[in-house]
Amino acid sequence: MSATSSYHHGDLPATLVRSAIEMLDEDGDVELSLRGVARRAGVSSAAPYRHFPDRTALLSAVAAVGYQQLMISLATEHPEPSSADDLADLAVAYVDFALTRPGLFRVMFTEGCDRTIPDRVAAVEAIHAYLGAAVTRLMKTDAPEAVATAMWSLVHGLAFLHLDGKLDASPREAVAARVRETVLAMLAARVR
Amino acid sequence: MSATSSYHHGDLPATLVRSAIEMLDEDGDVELSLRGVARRAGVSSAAPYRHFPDRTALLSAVAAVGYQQLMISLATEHPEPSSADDLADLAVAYVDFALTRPGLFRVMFTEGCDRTIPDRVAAVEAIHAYLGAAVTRLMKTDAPEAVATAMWSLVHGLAFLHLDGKLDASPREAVAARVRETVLAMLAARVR
DNA sequence: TGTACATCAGTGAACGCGCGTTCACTGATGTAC
DNA sequence: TGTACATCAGTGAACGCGCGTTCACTGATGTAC
Repeated sequence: MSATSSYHHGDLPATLVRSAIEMLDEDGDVELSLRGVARRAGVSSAAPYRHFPDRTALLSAVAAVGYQQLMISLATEHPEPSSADDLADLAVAYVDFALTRPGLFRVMFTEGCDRTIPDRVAAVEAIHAYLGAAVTRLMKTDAPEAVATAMWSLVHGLAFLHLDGKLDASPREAVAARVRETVLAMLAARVR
Repeated sequence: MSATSSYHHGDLPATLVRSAIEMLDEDGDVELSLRGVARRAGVSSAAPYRHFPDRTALLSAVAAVGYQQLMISLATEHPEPSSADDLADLAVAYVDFALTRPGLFRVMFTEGCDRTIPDRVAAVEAIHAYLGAAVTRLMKTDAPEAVATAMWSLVHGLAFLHLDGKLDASPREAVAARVRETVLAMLAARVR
């Protein structure tokens, strides 16, 4: 475990994941390559194969950490959201996460990862459940599950539309204001 | 213009775009390459450069066609949506487009394309305006713009969450039912 | 406590690949006279 | 109508690149006796 032991690394898997996330956070548009991550971690390009069967497996590990961090961002904002304003805050936090860490967000949500990995499924369910609880606490509906899905889709759509430049995405506070306005308007709207 | 003239092609730009879309529709997960598209079009890999300055430009042209086709899908469904059910139909059409043509949908909506291309901006505005008109016709709100954005985000989020396997995506009719339910539940829900 | 040995976690060189792009070229087309 | 020539739209070979992955290897570690 001494600093001199460059051979047995200590915890290469964690180091690789951390390096990958640093790279994503420094340049939101990189296409992560195994070789690049290994380089960043200061290790040969074959080394990761001791711990991950292939590139996809590493990306999945990265995504898993991303989900944790997203959940932390949301739950820190409002452990128990209980008003329309709280819900709007949550939406802002979600979109902010996406715009602040676009690389990580894309790895978490875009193709190329095995859908059957239990960690990922659990993470996704955690998000859904968290929103579900908020909706149950907060809204009058006889389909709380469906409304939770709708709320998630709403914030997720806002995140991606901003990320992909379909809605104007600058500056950051303007986006926050717009997200808040959008969510509150949706909550207040009525079918004629 | 005769079939024998393999040299002067007739309309290579259009052929390239068509080939690209065919490839996307056949395998939703391809990463389109200039070379691949040229190969498919039966032309050397340098030929596209007569018409597109680089790969991105070709992708932009593909995206532009995609937007047109999406708008057609929506407008064909309901030129003037005028009830909650109509709106739900629209949502189903949007998600269906995404799931039926995932490759094209991703090219349209994912990074890598210049946001300043007028065609793209116009296409995006067309979608927004179409939804805006529907919302104005159909909902009681003092922020119709915001509600239109919310509706778009909602369907867009549904599309991507299904596409990326965060919501169960099979079979197709089940997805349609779920989308319909989600949208209607959102429209019916009230803040407590 | 010391030694032999199995195992683990790295190295670094090499593989084959497909890519975007450039370049000098040539065949086809259309226009001026 | 026929010819010379400029221009246009292709070709095909080559460039350099970074990638994922494999392989035979070796240095470090820990365990059995």
